[in-house]
Amino acid sequence: MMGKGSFCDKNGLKKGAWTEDEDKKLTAYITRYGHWNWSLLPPFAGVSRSGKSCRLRWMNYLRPNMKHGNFTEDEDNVIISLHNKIGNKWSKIASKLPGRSDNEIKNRWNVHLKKRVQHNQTVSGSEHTGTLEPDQANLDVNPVKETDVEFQHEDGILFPGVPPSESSSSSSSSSTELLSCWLNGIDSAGLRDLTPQTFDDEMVGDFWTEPFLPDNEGSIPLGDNLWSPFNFVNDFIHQSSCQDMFMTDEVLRPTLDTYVEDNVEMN
DNA sequence: AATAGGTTCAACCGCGAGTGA
DNA sequence: ATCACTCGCGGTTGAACCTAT
Repeated sequence: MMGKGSFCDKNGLKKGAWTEDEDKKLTAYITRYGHWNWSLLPPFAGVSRSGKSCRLRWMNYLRPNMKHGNFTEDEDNVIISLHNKIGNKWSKIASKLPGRSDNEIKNRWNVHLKKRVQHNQTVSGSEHTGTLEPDQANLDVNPVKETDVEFQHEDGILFPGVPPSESSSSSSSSSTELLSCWLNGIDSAGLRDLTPQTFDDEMVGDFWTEPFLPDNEGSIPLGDNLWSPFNFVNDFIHQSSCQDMFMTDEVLRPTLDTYVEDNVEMN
């Protein structure tokens, strides 16, 4: 379903529904470079949005392996079960359901499951306790027992096929970490999460050590003004002749800020 | 066919936690 | 201790869609 129509606020930042073009730009950018700093990222990615809006769009919709569409009975049962235990902790519930965002789960609860649970409680309350309604009975056949959820896989996920690190590793890396990784050719587990399988096949050589070249023939459309932190790094190294310099926060932060100011056209 | 009212869900907003200077 | 900043969470909003009349 389409969301709200888009418009610009007083700062010239777009709000409202995301366009396909914006989605492509953001996806292309984050897929290649990760979300090193949400507040600085939008101009690099070529979108006139707030960092907050970009983060939300990515987390709720554009992330790899996101499921869109109907919830399965199992997913519903997991949500009900977890909500019963921990309440409105949507992000925690989402961490147990790979491919579902906290926003999606929150909506699912508010629109469907809350009513269902309330109805079940009303019905079961009017009968003798201990009798399960059909929906309630489903909870029992749910392969995931409540006790599993909290105590057996505190930081894990409930469904097979996705490594336990996925849900937590999507948190942001600092610009320094990411840039240091690039400079050192490190392919950390956290950064690898940002490169989905669908794009792996297109990569030639090591993504994190190969210099960035616009890939106009690939399936990932890159915006004309897609700015790369690689440009910054390359320019910085070239300008300061400091290839061997250890990239500390003190070095990177102010310089990155200056680079953004000088090279990125704020809309 | 028109439209009023209800429903859905993407996106926004405000706040608190965490971190670093 | 304080300030500034980013990130992430949970509640709320409102446009698009659906359904009943």
